[in-house]
Amino acid sequence: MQNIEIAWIFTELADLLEIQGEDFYKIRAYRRVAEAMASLEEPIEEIHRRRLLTKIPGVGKVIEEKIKEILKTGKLKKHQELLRQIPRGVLEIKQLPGIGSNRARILYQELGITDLEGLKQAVENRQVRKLKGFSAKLEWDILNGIEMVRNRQGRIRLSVSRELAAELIDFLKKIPGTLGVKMAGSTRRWQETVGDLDLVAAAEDPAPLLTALASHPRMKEVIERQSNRIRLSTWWGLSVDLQVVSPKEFIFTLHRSTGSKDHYARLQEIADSIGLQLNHHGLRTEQGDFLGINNEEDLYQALGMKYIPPELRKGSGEVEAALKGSLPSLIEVSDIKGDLHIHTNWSDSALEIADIIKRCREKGYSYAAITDHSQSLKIANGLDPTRLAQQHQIIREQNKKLEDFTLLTGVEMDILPNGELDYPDEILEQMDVVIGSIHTGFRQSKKEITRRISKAMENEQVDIIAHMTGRLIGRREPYDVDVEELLETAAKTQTILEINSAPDRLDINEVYAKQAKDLGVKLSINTDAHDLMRLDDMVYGVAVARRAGLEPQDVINTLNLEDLRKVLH
DNA sequence: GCCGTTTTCGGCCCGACTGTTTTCAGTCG
Repeated sequence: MQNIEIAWIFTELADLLEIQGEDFYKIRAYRRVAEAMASLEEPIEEIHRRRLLTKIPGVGKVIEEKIKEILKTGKLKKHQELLRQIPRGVLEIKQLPGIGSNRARILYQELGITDLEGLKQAVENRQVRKLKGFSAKLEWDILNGIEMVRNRQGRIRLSVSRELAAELIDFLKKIPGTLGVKMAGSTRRWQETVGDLDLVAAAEDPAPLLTALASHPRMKEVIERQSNRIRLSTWWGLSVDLQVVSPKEFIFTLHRSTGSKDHYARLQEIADSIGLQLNHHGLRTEQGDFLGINNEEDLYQALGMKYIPPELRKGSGEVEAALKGSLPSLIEVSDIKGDLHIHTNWSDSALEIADIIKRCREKGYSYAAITDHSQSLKIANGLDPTRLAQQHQIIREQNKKLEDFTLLTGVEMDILPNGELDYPDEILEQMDVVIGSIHTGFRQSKKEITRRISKAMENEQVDIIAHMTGRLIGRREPYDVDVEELLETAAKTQTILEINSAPDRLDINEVYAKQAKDLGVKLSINTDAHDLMRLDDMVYGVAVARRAGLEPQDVINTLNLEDLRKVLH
C-alpha cells in the first residue's frame, strides 16, 4: 500500500468525523498526520517494519494502531463504519464552496441529500433556502459550485497524470517483449489538466502488455479492449489508454497520439504541400516509399522545420514559427539556479531551514529564498517583526558556514485588504526578496482588488507578486482581477510576476505568462513549498513557462546570484 | 488525538467576511 493511500484514509476519516461534529483538535490531529504521511519519502510499510511509526510527527499510540490495522487488512474499521453512516456523496457536497461540514450535515439529515444531483434538485425545488443557516443566495452559490465541479469532471491535475504515467511506464517496461513505452497526449504536452492518460508502447505482440496493464493494482476495470489497445479506468478516477504498435510504427503513433489534434493536422497539411503523406504508419512519398525516420527530430526535419517540443504543439502558430526558424529556445529545468518562494516551520510549513539547504544543494541550486508568511496571517503563524529579525539573523549565520550556496532572506507578505502592506518599508528594505500576495478579502470588487495589487507593485520594496490570480484548479475560481491592467502595472514598475509551480495553482497561467513576456515583464518560477516533496514541483512551473514560450532570460531565477541581486536591488 | 526542559491533563490557531436570524453561526484562508 502506498503512503498516499494510507494518508487518504485518514483524510477521509477526518472529513467524516467533522461531519459528525467531532472535536476540532482530534480532527486536526488526523489531518496533520495525513499530511505528514503523504510527504514521507520512505514507504510507511518500511517504517513499520523498523518499528518507528511513532517517530512520524503526529503519530501517537492510537494512530499507530490504526496504521498497523491498515497495513494488515488494507482498510480501517472505524473509517468503514463511518462510511456506512455517512455516504461518500456527502463528502463531495462538503467540498462545494460555501458548504462546510455543518451545512453538509444539515443537508443530509434534514433533506436526506447524499449526492450532488440530489442537492441540485433540492435547490431547484427551493427546499434548501428554508433550512436554518441557508438562504436564496446560498442556493445560487451551490448551483455555481456544482457547475464548477461538473466542468472539471474527468479532468485531473497534470501532476497526478504524470506520476501515474511514470509508474505505469516503469511497470510496462518490465513486461517481456516490450521494446519501448512512452506517455503521449496532453500529459506529454504538460497541459495543466488532463482528461485521460495516453500511453504508447512498441512490441511485436500486443496481448501480453494489454493483459499485464489490466491486472495492474491501480486499475479498476476494463472499459474497452481491442486487439492492440485497451482502455481502463483507475482508482484515481483517471482513465488510461494504452496502444501497442510495431517498433516500425512506434515513433509515428507516439507523435500522432501526442497531438494536439490541430498541431498534427497542420503538419499533415505541410506534408501534403511538399508531396508527402503523414499518418501513424509513417511518412511516405507519393510513390508510397517510406522515408527513413528514427525519431521526432528527424520527422520535423523531413517536413522542413525545426523540432517543436511537445509543450508548444498547440496548433496556434508554432508550425509557422518553426518553418521560419523563429521558435523560442525554451527554458529548461536545468536553467533554474534557485527557488525564491519557500516556507519553513517558522510559519505554516513542515520544513526546517537545514533541510531546505540540503535539498536545494542536491538539486544543484546556488541559492534559495526563505519566504515565510507575514504577521497578519495569524492562521499560518505569520512572523511579527521580532521573529522575522530573529529568522534573518539565523539565515545570516547559516550563510557564513556555506561556501557554494546562499540562503536569501525574504518574506511572503500579505497585501492587506485596504492595499497597505503588512510591514513598514524600513523592515522590507533590509530583505533580499519581498514577495507580495493576498490571502484574504478575495471577494472584493474587481476595481478594489486590482487597485490593491497595483498599489503593492508600486512600492519599490516589493520585488515579486506571488500567485497573482489566486485560482486553485478545480476548486476555486481566480479572484476578480483585471489581469491586463496588472500586467501593465508590472511592466511599468518592473515588478516580477511569479509562476507558482504548485500543481493546483500554476498561477500565473501560460496565457498570462506569455502576455507578461510580450510586455517585457520578468518572471520567477517558484515552488511555494511547504514540505520537501513540494520542492520538486519546479518542473510544473517550468512547464507553464515552456508552454508560454519563455526563454531563460525571461526568468530571473536562471540568473547567477550576483545578477539576481541587481534585479532584486 | 498528540504532546510535554509541564509526567499527566490542559493546550492546541486566529480573524475577517458573509448573509441575514440585526447578533452570530458558518465558512474560509
